[in-house]
Amino acid sequence: MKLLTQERYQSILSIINERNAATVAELAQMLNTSESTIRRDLTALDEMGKIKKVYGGATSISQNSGSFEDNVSLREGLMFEEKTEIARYCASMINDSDFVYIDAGTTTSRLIDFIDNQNATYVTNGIAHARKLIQKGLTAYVLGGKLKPLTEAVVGTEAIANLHNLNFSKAFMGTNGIDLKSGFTTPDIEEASVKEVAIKTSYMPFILADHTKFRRVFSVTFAQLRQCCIITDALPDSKFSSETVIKEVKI
Amino acid sequence: MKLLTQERYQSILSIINERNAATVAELAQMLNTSESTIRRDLTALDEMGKIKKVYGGATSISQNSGSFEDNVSLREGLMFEEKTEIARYCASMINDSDFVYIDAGTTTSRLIDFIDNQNATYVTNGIAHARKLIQKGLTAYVLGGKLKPLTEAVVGTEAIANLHNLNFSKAFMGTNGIDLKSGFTTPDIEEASVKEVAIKTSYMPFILADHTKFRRVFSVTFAQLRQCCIITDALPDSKFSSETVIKEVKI
DNA sequence: ACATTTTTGCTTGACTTTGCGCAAAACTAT
DNA sequence: ATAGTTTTGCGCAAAGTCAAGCAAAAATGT
Repeated sequence: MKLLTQERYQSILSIINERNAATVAELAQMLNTSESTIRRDLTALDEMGKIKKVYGGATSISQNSGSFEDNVSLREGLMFEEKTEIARYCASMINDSDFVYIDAGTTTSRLIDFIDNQNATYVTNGIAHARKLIQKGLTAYVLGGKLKPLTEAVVGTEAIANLHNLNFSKAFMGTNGIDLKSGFTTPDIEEASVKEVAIKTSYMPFILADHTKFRRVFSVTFAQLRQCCIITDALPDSKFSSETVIKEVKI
Repeated sequence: MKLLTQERYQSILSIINERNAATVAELAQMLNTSESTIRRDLTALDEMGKIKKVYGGATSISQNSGSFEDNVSLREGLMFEEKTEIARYCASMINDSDFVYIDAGTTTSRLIDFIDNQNATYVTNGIAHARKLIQKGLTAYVLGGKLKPLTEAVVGTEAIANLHNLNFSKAFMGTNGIDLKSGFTTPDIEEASVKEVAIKTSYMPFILADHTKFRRVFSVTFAQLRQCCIITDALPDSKFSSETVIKEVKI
């Protein structure tokens, strides 16, 4: 069997990407060619930026990055740019000595990436959120209570009891649906209860929502429109602005 | 089989991150190479800031980098097999309808890997522990309160208040030192307070400790010997058995 | 079919990595 | 402290790896 140069490049690439690394000797044997050829190939692929040449062989280009992250973050792909801009804007609103509640959920998770105020205090009911907060060196508290599988959010009566003593200056909440009549809605009744109390105990509650959330209704309402300011990327209907304060973030 | 330098780095990193520490000898044997090479690798990874080199081996960077704990956390890595057996035994003690408290810490983290009883209820003050529990599909609660940086444990008055209403049937606790006179000790006063209350509210509190923990004393005592049963791999001194119930797990 | 260009494989000298021995340094226990 | 053990860093020789040069083989163009 004879391989074209391009085919060999492809083979080398797939081997290295699949296994993350390979030695010159391995590749030479696998592709049934000399080590000199493999070296030349690796040099070429390295110059193309397709792999990283190292002493003894080569590794895939993204060797050291990523690997271990929450399954929560895997779901963050949708509306990534929009959520990022909303998050960036919200983070800029946090001032010294603010007492901030951060709701569990993917949109608010993004928010934490942009927070840099070390002088505020943060409370969350999201396990992943709590970890992110302390890994950024921020003062973080977590609500106690039952853990909901999948979303890794703390819910239940204990969480609500925990919330009752707290008086947040700002709260950043996620939502599944925003509707003129039904208000802010979410499919899970336990999460809704926690959201409801968190909003009531906050001086300034904000809802972080990209434009796809509007005109959607889920089973449980946790707040009416007028109770929260909405931070969004685009408003599909001006009727909403007569009901509450809305900030449109430009992308 | 020949390993690329980068692959060896990756292996070392994953081993150290998984068990928090490893000795030069262990790594040399596991990776089938000489101790000299491992030392050179550890020096390189240390300079890259990926791990922390300590006398005898290396520890993961995220762990208790605080002052006097370095040697202890290396020991924790050293005693990997022993801790695994202790954890396996403890997991087998959990029965249906048990109400179980799991202390934060590396020893108890291992315990969760072996838990399979879906009919018990679990409470923990460790953020990482909480995630592990729900990812195994178990019913899990987390204490609320302030998050301690680095160890990701929930501590403080809120955590203690949360504990007061709970009556655990079993509690699995870690410790840094076990001593005839000073009892069970740990270097952190906030974590000690939480441990103390958790033990008091438990019907059967267990201490998971490999044999290196004996005859060591740290700054804060959180319980006396007679308050807890000890699960260990080897008892260095029979005097301890006159003070409390001790189960020796065979390796 | 023939000359030209490209690719391949091998050799060589330079360079890197590895494993071992040993003296110095670090840790432990008394 | 002091003696004993373990670990460490360094030099060095052996083994492994590399890029460059060169000639044979293969592909290409006329």
